[in-house]
Amino acid sequence: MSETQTLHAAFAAKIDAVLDALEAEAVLPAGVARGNVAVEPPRDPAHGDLSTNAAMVLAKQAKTNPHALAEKLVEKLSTDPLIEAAEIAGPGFINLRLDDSNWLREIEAIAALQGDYGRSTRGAGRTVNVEYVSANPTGPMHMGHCRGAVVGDALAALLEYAGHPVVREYYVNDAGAQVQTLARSAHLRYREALGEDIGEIPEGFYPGDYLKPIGKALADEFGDSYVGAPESEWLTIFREKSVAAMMDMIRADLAMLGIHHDVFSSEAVLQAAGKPEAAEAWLRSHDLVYDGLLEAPKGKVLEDWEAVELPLFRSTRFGDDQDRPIRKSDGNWTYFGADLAYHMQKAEQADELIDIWGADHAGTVKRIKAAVAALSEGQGKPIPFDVKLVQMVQLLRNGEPVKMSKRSGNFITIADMVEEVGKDVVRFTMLTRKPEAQMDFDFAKVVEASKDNPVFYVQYAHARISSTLRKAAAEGITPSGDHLDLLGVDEMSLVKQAAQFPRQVEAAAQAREPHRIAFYLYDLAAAFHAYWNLGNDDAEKRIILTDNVDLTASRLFLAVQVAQVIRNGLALLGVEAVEEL
RNA sequence: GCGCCCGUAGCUCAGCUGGAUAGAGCACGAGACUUCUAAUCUUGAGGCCACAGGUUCGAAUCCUGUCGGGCGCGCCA
Repeated sequence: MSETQTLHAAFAAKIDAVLDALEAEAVLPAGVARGNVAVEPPRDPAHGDLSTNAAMVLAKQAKTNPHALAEKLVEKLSTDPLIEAAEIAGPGFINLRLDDSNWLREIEAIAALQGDYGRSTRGAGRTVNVEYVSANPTGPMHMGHCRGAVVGDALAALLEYAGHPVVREYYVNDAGAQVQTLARSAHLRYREALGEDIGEIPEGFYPGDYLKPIGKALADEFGDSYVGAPESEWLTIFREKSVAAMMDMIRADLAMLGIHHDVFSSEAVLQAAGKPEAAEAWLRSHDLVYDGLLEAPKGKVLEDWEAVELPLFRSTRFGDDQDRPIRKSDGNWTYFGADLAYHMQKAEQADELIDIWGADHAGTVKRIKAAVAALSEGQGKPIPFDVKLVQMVQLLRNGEPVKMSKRSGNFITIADMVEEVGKDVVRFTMLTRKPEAQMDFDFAKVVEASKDNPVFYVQYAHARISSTLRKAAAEGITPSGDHLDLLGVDEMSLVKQAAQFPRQVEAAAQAREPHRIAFYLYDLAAAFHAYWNLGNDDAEKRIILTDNVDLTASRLFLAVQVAQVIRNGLALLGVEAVEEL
């Protein structure tokens, strides 16, 4: 067994073994379906450390009632020396209270594994490709990209920690009309850099000042040779140069958030390699692409609608409202046509795919899922594919919406945000809400130093531990695990909270919900703050007792492990733990 | 009109894929600093889990419908 088997998993295995035994005794039918058997900590700690619904779920199959079956289970579980008590409760729950030795060993496990405590092999080496951000390379990263970027990055880290090789990927849309507009806008700035008065930036061009340095660089490189030249001579080169510059800028913005991708896939390269043609050919050979008339969009009245014959993908076969064109009437690929080929390419290199999209792209989920489902059939293996939609963030300042106008490029960039409130605040705040719910981000509130602000609350717990260790060191006491048996019931409840971490990681990874880690850390911090304050009422419960070195060393040892778990959790969120506030 | 997401305490939100008496924070009431950081803790009050049906031992959670809010809906990206 791997060294990271969790306490929780170990007891789940014990219960499984008992069910095996009951099968052997024909109390349960052979091969009984156990899919719904759950082993988890009860909500109410008074009910014990672990609880299972096995008797309730299996009673019908065993042709008996839950209580009778529970008695058989309890009988066997009670003989385990690591189980202090097994009791039947409520409609047939079995509550287990674990022997304290389990928890003491868990403290030692944290100490031994350190940064790897909570890491698991559950992912079984299955490679997951996580595509996130993928903002168009036409300007700096702004707020609209931020949440998806943070959620995608935390999810990638979480999956990695749970045993998946992870590819962090960014799809660069460098082949469409928008990057042509970028090139033309850069050409304006190029002429400006050469001294021409270009006046107001016309409609249909990107107005932002961020293109000025690009214009300057182009002027430095090419002189005035493209000033009066026809577009055909400079469009491609200007496009490539400005996209490259935009991507440098985007990478720098992402780096401010601590985000780094492994792979940047270019749409232009994908097309040059003929990937969309290959996808089309395969789909046509399976009757999944046909030439047909594109229907007018439903529910909208369009006077100028003209049905045109186009190559259409049969996404209706997979639940979409209508079949979707993969090429435009000028023969070029639609965004969808190229994206389809792109997903095919990703699927060749990974076992599972996850896309993180903004909620404004929700309308295209069905067609891309349809496409991957179709490709799945072609590959002869299912390609698990998940699109996570990240809802909008509303920016506020003291409760007032922050105004943004796209015109004149006056929007809040990620760089602005990070400079104002800091990377850790941005990341943690974005992860304290489930991604599919809308959220407000109030610049004033997120920097508040109070328990209303989870970032500080968790950081404060870590800082308090650091400060305690400094104080103890000054008293000449260092943490030691030699006398952990001196620890009492208050310490046990803190350990129990810390020991939930591996299970939380697994559950969060399985559900693809990194925000669960943030909420868990808040709870762990609360448990520590509560433990700390016991010393306010009872001086004997203070961590540092200069007249009891062994107990103090043991409490410090525990505190060190709690800090370790906080660090491990924060690391998954990409937030740094601090030594002091 | 259609699709997707959301609706839980006065406010902001959790709720571990169907479990036991639905939980936190803010705000409100009452308490705890000669201290290892009171940036914290303890405690009280506060609920038709939007509404109506259904599924089953059991529903905030799953299904159907209604209402309310958000996002989206051309060969754009």
